[in-house]
Amino acid sequence: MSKELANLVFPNIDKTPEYYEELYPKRNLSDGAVVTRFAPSPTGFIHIGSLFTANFASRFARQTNGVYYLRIEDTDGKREVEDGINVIINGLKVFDVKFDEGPVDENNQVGNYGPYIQSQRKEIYQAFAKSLIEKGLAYPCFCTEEELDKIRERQEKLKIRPGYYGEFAACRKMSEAQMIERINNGEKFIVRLKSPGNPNKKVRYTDLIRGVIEFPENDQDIVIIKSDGLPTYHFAHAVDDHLMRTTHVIRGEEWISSVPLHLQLFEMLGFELPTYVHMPTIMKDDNGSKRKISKRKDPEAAASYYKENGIPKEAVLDYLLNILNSNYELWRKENPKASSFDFVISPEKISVSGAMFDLVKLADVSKNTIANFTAEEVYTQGLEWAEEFDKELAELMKKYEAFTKGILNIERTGTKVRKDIAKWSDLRDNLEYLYDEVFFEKEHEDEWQNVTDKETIKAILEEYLKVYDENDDKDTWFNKMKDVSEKFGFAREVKEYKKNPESFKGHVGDVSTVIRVALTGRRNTPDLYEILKQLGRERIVKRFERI
RNA sequence: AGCCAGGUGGUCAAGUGGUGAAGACAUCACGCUUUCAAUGUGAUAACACGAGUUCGAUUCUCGUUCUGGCUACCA
Repeated sequence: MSKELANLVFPNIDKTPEYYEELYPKRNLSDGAVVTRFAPSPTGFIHIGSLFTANFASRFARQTNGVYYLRIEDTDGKREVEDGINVIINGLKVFDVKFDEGPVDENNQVGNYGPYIQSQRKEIYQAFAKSLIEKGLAYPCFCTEEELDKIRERQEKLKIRPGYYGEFAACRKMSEAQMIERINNGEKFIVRLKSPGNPNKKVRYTDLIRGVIEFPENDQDIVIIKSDGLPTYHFAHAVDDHLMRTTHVIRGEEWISSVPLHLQLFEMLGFELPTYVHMPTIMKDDNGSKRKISKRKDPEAAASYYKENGIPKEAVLDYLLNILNSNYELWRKENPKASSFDFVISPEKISVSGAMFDLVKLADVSKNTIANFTAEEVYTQGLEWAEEFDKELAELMKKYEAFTKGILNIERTGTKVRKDIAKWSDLRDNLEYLYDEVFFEKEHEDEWQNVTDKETIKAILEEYLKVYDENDDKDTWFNKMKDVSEKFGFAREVKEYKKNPESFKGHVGDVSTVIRVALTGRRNTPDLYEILKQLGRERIVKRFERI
């Protein structure tokens, strides 16, 4: 009898679960190898939390010699976005997340367990749903939206658990003959699970991160096949992760409460259970309160934000790894230049509670990352960013390539490296005043400090030009600076000045400042000696002359 | 409202039945320095609350509270 019903519900399905079991055999992998996946909806957006999870999952698979694959969960037409798949693939590639199997672009997929796009797996889900109906474990439901609303209202009034279960599951109680009749009458339906659960009983499962968790059994007759013939997330999860032979289901924390349902589904389908790993949610500090970082309110929720703002991927990954395993920070300190892939992740050390995403800390991580780059690397990566996001700067960097590299190399070698670049967008402020185009053509105010009298300034600059020699080493150079200071009534040493402030007009620092400001328009710059050297005599004279 | 999970400085966090309760970021001070940055030294600052078990609880148990997640023909 159930067979008749099943055939009526899915008249075009002739494959059986056994067929698919054979088609997708168990994977031949070494001991401890983890098979896991990234399973996003193609919404045209990669959330930082997804990147966090994907970054962990891909590394976890990699460090166990396992498999990491991409599966597109496009069973909800409403959410879909054009080019969604490419956004995902390219967006993750930026962060070194790569897949062993799955779609590689819009039209092509690799791997033996495909298709990896759920909308292309319709018959597979239906074959499993059909077999469930045959076994009397699922049934067609004819309830309309209005009827479901009514049930919900009634439940709200009675202040009981909402949902389609027990006495509220009207279609569950219908006779098969009646179901068959209604289908033959052309009535619309969806397919529901006939849940055998008893909410007074508990189920337990062990989460790799959280340990043992106990829940009431699921008794909801949830929808498994929607009216468009596509499966719901839950059903697709069970079928796909089984058939694709996933060993570890790594996903966001928001799925924890569906686990009892998933356990039930796996059991009813006769599937072996995967290990569940529920990742903590990344949070955001919103005026003192904590909330999930949100796509709508927080630009930093998008993985693409970091590229746009010029934060190197290494920094983002370091920060994410930091949240993942707190011992990463120490490891990074000991191995400043190593690839982050050399770090071994311990899944059990992942913290259970969601971390607040701290952009300030990220900036610090990023400063250290960039401090480890050579001037050449800073130039290359900075230029790559500028080409896309700051064209004007890119042009200048290219026009003065050697000069720019020279500047970027200031205080970059040796043990105490300058750390004033946290993101490529800082580069403009670091460089622009040294380019003549900007210095002379863009308005800026000279930030004179203690010495503001124009005549004195002019005199100092004139005198300085007389003694300046590009070939001087730093000591000689600074001694000359002191000579000039003395000549104009400034102390040679700061300490000297501090002892007797009345006997001097100021100290050598004030004189240096005059030169610094005349040259750069700023009070604060990197090492003046180096800057002079990079500018060269011609530019120096030109800049002095303007005063 | 119900179910589930989690609360160690402002943030990320280590850790324990007896500790001066690590470390990093942030903040502040001082030192070095021609400015800034860097760096060095130091400082501020935490076991959510209440009971119970115990000689002793931040750690174990229970309750309270706060926070987060879920309660769709969305994922």
